[in-house]
Amino acid sequence: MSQQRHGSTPGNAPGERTGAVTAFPDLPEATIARLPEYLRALHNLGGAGADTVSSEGLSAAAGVNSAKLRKDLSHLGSYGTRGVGYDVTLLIEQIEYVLGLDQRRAVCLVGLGNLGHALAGYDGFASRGFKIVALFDADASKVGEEIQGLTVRHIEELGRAAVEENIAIGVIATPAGAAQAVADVLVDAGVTSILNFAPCVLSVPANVDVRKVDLAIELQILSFHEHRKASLTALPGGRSATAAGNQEAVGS
Amino acid sequence: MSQQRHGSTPGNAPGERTGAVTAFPDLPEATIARLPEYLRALHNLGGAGADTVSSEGLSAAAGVNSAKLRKDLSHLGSYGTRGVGYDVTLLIEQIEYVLGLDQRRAVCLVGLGNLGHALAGYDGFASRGFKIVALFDADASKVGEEIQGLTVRHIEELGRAAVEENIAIGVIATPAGAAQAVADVLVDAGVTSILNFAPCVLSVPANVDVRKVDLAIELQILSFHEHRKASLTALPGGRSATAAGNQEAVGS
DNA sequence: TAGATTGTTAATCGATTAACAATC
DNA sequence: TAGATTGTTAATCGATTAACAATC
Repeated sequence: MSQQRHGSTPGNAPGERTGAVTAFPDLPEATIARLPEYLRALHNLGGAGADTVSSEGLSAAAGVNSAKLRKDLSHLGSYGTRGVGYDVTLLIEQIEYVLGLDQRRAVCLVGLGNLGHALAGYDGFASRGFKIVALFDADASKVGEEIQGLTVRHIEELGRAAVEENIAIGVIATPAGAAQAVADVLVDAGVTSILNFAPCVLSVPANVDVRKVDLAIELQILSFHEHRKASLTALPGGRSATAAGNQEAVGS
Repeated sequence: MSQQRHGSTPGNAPGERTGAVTAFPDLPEATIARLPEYLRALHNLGGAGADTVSSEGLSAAAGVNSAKLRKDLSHLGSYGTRGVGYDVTLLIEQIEYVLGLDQRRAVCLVGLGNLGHALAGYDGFASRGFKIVALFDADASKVGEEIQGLTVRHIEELGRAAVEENIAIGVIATPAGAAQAVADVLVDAGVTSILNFAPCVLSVPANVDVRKVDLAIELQILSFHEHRKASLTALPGGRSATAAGNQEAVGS
């Protein structure tokens, strides 16, 4: 994995969040990371006309085992019906509520190189309810460029704009050398969630959540497995193939 | 997280790999995912002139705690010197060996939409030793286009080309609807590692490793944390900030 | 020798999983 | 009632962490 931690890491004592009990469910990190996958599967099932789905059916669609799915959903409360399954619409609503997807969160993108350009136009964000509302770059030659209906602004405007436009999530797609400075500006502007595509560790206050996506690291992990498999097939007991899917997802 | 599993998942009995003991280290999945991060930190340190680094120093640069780093490195064998630290060059070599980065692995990219375009030109691949050697798309209007010195070929050529050019890793950046068919072709062509950017679960044989990167899922996970934090600050005991970094990385 | 730092141990924690009682 | 399927339990597994003995 290549995710940076939140909450339970040093600097965040257990139970520090609040003395009072809150209605907000305290979900295991692993569960949180799977909820979006369940949501996607549910949207597919709903679109295909299903009213109800069993843990077996939904878990297959999401690529996990059914016990894990039921355990995950049990953390949200009890929304299934024994002997029947889960109501698709109800479960979608519940997961969207927990993930906070019923609220619009303004996203800004910093760094409009190759990758930033693609992210600015990435359908998958819009189709799943996220809208990038502001673009920034340090390169004067990029400032003023129109991308997806937005004008690229100079990074010096980032701080003020992030406050004024109430940016909740900042996406960093700059080179590694610039990322920490951008993160600092975002944090100062009150942004508390950062998605970092730059290949570097960011240092942020404990209340700020950072997720990191490092595309090269993904390839390196696959390279390890290629190496491992090659070392096995080179041996007498080496195998070529067996059966069903074995996949790992980024995040954690 | 949103990684698909490998190895230890159903269909892969423990110890099935081989009856014989192999020299290849059997690393915990969590360790494997961190090795690339250590490697990046080591390259930075080496570039800055360091010959030697302590577990404290390296772990800080990689954003993990030092006990975890030492534990991870101990799986590779003993390459540190008590009282001194780790030899930077030696450790780089060792990690690169384990990750199989001393061998060139041909990578192909399928799907040249917005994201695929960016991936084709992504500096981070080349700078860390991966070279995309072939591009494919189903859209006739894209076929023939030159990107980064490569000509986009029609997806019907994928199978034959993947065999002939000995492709080891396939990157899927198609829409979700096309991804499984592409994966099937890759698998038939003998590709055993897939990096999937399409928002869907792929079904592949047990010997094929799939890692999934879902950019929207990352935002949804951040959205959860935004929602959680908002529900806390709305309470009497709500806090605004505390201290040092809390980050999570995509991947296992 | 004294100081520093690794490699390992053992305790703890969180996540996974199979099994099944509860219940529709 | 009989069949189906959830929600929960408890066992297991893997990962994290602090502490420290080994050793440079």
